[in-house]
Amino acid sequence: MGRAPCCDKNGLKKGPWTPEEDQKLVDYIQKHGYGNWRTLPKNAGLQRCGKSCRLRWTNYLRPDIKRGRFSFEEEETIIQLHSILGNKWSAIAARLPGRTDNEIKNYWNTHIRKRLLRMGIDPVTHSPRLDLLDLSSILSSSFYNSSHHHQMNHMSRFLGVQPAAVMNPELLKLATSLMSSSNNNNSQQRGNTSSSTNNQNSNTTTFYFQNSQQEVVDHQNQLYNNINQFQQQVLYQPNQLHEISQPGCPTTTTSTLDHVSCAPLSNDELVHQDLSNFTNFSSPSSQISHEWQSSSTTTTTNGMPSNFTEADHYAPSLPGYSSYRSWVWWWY
DNA sequence: AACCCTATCAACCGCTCCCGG
DNA sequence: ACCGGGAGCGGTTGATAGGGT
Repeated sequence: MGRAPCCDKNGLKKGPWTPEEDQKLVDYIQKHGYGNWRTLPKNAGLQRCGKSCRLRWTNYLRPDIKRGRFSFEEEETIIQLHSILGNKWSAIAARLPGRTDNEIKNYWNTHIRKRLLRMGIDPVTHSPRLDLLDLSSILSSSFYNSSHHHQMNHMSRFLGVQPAAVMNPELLKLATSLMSSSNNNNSQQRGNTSSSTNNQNSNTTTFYFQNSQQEVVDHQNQLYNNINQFQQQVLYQPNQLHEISQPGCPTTTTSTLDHVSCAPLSNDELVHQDLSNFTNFSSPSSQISHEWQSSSTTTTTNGMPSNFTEADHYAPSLPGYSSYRSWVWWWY
């Protein structure tokens, strides 16, 4: 068992902070700084544990905290950072000046996560929820009629999004287009070029019944390919194709749908090649690029620049450079 | 007006990490 | 190498506000 919580000690207050307590904490930190959280409450005359004081200060009383609604840009940044960092709220907060990890975590759980789910996007993987596209539900659609309701359901299954998402005109248009191309492909695969029916749903369903298991598997793969294509073309375009860069990152960048590149700093190309050995970032859809800092930066005891985070990479002994910073590009 | 339900977010809890002895 | 304590992190809780019936 772990240690007893520090706030369990007799006489220590819990719960919401009063304005008087806030003032005591602010006054003390302004005078003495916030070195030792364990001794701070006693010295500041607070009946609180150090942990509670630290939390109150870092999440609420710190002067550089930005309050108010998250901007669109901040929200986009959170989503992008979350897609590569996961629930590393402190790492995400480190890239959003004035925002705390707690605030970002709350905002994620109450707003962004729900919004992604509504869009049919898995908030963990940031991909369309393929679990919604199961063969059994497609097979059961053999009894589809061509009513609007069933078409919507079918499209939503096809795209791996929730039915409501298909109400979006843009998604609806794309769903129709992708399903159409998928069914055309099926017809061509079967050599059935004369089949140009309006009932695409029954085309797809009939296909499963009329063909061999291998052909069904191929067709499933085709569907998944279409979904990937859908991902690349719409879900993450254009607003979600971005770089994640550190402040001051030297960027001469070009980006297209399936390719993102970054031009290295002039005369650093050779070093750039060497540096590839230092990277071990393994996100399948990401790529590491690097920035070199020729000037000294504040360093921690092990020599790593103190403003680096765990998401950064560090090469301790690069000839001619005191440090370098890496950043991640990714694409979908 | 009273009640219920949901959303929000500050604060807590338990755990891990890190560092010094 | 091991241990203990402090700091920090991420998950969760619970009080409260606000909207709906």
